[in-house]
Amino acid sequence: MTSEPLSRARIVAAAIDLIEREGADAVSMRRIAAELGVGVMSLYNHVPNKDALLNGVAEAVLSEIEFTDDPDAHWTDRVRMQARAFRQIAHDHPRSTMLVVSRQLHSSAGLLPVERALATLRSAGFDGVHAVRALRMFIAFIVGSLLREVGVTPTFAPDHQHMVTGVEVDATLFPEVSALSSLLNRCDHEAEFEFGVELLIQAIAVHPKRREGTR
Amino acid sequence: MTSEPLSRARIVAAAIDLIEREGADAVSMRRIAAELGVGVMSLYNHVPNKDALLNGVAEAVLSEIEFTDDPDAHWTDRVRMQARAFRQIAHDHPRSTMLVVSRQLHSSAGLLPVERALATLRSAGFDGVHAVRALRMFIAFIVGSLLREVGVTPTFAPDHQHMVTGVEVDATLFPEVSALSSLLNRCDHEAEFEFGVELLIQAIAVHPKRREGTR
DNA sequence: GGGGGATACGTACACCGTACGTCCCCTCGA
DNA sequence: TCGAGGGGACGTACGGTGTACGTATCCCCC
Repeated sequence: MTSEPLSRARIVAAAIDLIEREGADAVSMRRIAAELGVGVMSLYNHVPNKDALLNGVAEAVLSEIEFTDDPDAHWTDRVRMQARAFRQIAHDHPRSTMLVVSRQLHSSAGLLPVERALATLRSAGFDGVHAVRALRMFIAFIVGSLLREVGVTPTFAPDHQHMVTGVEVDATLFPEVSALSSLLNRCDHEAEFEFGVELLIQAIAVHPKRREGTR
Repeated sequence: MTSEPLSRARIVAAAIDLIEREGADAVSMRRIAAELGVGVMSLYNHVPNKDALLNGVAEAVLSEIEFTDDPDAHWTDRVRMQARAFRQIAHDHPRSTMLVVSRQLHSSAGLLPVERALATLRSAGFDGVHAVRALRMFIAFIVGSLLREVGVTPTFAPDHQHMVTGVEVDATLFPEVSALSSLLNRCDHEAEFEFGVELLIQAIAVHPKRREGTR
């Protein structure tokens, strides 16, 4: 009747589906089991515990992003492409993004993007120290950007809710926030992201590549 | 006997203490009540629900950081100072950092740093659009950096646990990760942060300040 | 045919957030 | 001085959570 024979992959898929439909808080073993039309404890035949299941979710989402890396392209284009591939996560699985970002993945799914990024940077002439530094810089920026995009972190409007209802929270205490509130309210995530990536690429390209740390 | 008369502030303080001692997962209304030597439901006389309590925690931690802003200093120094002030959160309250970063605070505690940053950037000659852009860039970087520092996000070792036990996860699949594993394993958070801040300041200082977006 | 391993599932336990009702004490008006 | 009223402390209870454990069923291989 239920056709498919229940598997880790099906469980993870159901979890992702549930998260995207109702948010991460809606995820419970009972709920997932119900979603699959299955007893709660049956899940534990395929997944050791909830934590591992969530790791599976993060891994699956991360594996889904498509890196179309062209080794012959200029390194700046390759970096751009890799950064954009990451942003796809926020687009394809907004409510799972927090999970992907906050779980340490030591599997190949987690290591592959790192490997690619390092290879790209090395091929651009960065030595190990500078390649790792640049990688960390990009990751920090990307993580922060994605969290803003999916609404974990604020865009810094003086309260979106209040704006709609017309309440002005500002007063004379926050003149700048008040004056720029129309700019703070809107946020073109793609434009912001592209701006940041460009800024970082340019800044890093200019940097001396083999000298010791600047600080 | 128990002296102090129980208040929102005392509850929030107990929550922060508990989080820093045992992690965010250890926080429960029952646990906090026990910590204060008080009945569980007594908490609800001072806090509407757990969510609001966690907002209170985020707000309290955020309010604790000290901005020593010198309006006469060069704007680059002011930006540096403000960025470092944020990093203090990760230092003073590592296990609460995720909470601070992930909760939308529409109170003055949340708006004050934004106001300061915008004022600084405006005084440096940035127009509204560029000031907001720069602010968002910095916030994304800082959020990403703090999450790495407190261990939410990985530093990208090929598994710290495995390194200790001597298991080499690499193989020929991840040559770069493998070759740079000693660099990836270590992470001087302060140095990385300072490097990033410097890079961003320099990149932004060079940028045209009144032209439209570059993209 | 029979034994054994993988799978499905029910029950049970400890814990969670919190709605509700009760009790006590402190304060204020008469 | 007394009575009423209100606010804080707290116990109980309900519906939810993750998962340990025991059991029943199926299929495959000897």
